[in-house]
Amino acid sequence: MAIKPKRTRIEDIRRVELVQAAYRVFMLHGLGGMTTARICAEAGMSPGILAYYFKGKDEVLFGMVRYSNRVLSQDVVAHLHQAKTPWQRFEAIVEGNFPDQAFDRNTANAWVSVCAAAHTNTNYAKLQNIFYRRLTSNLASVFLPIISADRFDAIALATSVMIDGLWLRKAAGATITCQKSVALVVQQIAAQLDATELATLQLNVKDQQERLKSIGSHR
Amino acid sequence: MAIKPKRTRIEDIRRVELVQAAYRVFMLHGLGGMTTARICAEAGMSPGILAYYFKGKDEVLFGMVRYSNRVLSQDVVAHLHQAKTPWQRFEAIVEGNFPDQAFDRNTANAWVSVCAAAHTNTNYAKLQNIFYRRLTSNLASVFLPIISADRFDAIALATSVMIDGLWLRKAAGATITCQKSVALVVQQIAAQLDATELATLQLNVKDQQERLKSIGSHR
DNA sequence: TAATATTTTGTACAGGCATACAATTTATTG
DNA sequence: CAATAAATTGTATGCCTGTACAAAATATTA
Repeated sequence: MAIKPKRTRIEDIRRVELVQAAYRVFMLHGLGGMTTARICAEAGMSPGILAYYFKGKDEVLFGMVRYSNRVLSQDVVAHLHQAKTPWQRFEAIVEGNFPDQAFDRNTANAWVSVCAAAHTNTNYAKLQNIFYRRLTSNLASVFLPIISADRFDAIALATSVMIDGLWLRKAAGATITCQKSVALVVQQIAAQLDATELATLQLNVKDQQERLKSIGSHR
Repeated sequence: MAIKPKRTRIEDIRRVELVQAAYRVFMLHGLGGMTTARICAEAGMSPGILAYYFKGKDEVLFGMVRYSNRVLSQDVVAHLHQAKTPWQRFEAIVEGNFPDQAFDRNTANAWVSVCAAAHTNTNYAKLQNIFYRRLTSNLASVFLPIISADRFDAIALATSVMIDGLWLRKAAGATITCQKSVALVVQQIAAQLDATELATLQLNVKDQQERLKSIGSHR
């Protein structure tokens, strides 16, 4: 046999366990406080086990980011499936980038830390590109059919920039809910389109007014 | 005499030199690679000198962030002084947050690193609050006279969030110029206001159309 | 110049880190 | 039940870090 017939599965299990433990440590202690010893302790294993299943710490980190990225993208498609109109698809994309369970300060800080580390670590930069490309691709499916490429570029950039900015503020400790974040982005983009465009996308005016309420009056 | 009559100035000089050296190391090696030894070497001094002028590494870091923050705020007031109309004041505020000389990937990465570190370091969090408060205060001087507090909150949040997001994208390696960044923010906020409001702020329509060109068509 | 204060140096120390690895335990197979 | 392979442990090692500090060099003062 050229390939091993029944590959041991414990290896895959341990890898996932360690990656998830790394994720938890990351959330708790940040990128700087994430040591191999802590990761292994969090996973309930011996400190040396990491070297057995991974080539090094970087490999765990990379696995971790890929893991949480996949979770996020799954959330987006889950939202997308429930959308009926184009505008609901847009809202679903935005909502998918502010998951209720995950939009907290620790997660935000983790994400920002990765952005910071992307400067020196090529793997992170790659993952970021994948992330932005997917977001742009999703947005294109909504907007490109009805507006020019130039205006789409502006809208896509504005959307992604606001998403990033809101996560950054969350990391800085700002008290922003995901509802408010979604409302801000959606309302902001809606203002960029004229009445006929909004009609084409089948924007529900009532829903929109509902959203507006959740942005202001937070002082 | 209760107070020393002529305090030695060399102390202040060395402090500034070390802070600036720290800044350069920060730009070059990131927050993680910024060691005391490197800072001293960059300043052309002995590795032990840091402990003589500062209580510890954190004090240097804090001084560094305060230093670069002051530079940024000076840029804003410089722009503000040249503004004649309210809308030009708004543009000046935004422009001040994207200084031509400083809007590069390294600086962006430094700023993002600080945001990430603010999670564990209280000093950084304080500096961030000061930064956001000043931005909001500047924006208030433009918008609060003509719109409701609720709408102002939304506009201020959108503005600051876009600024942060653009810096984050810059840190991620995106090829965005400061012109384009300013154009995006200004155009985005302009779309939030109706014609009479824009007239009150004395928006020059021609300038605005000029800006629009620099946003799109970057593929 | 002599004496004193200030500034700078180089090194040494203690602690945390990632990683490597021999020893031990646990599972698998003939 | 051996005997062999796989999985896990605990520890040791070497590197890098921030910081402390005594010694040396330089400046200041009397």
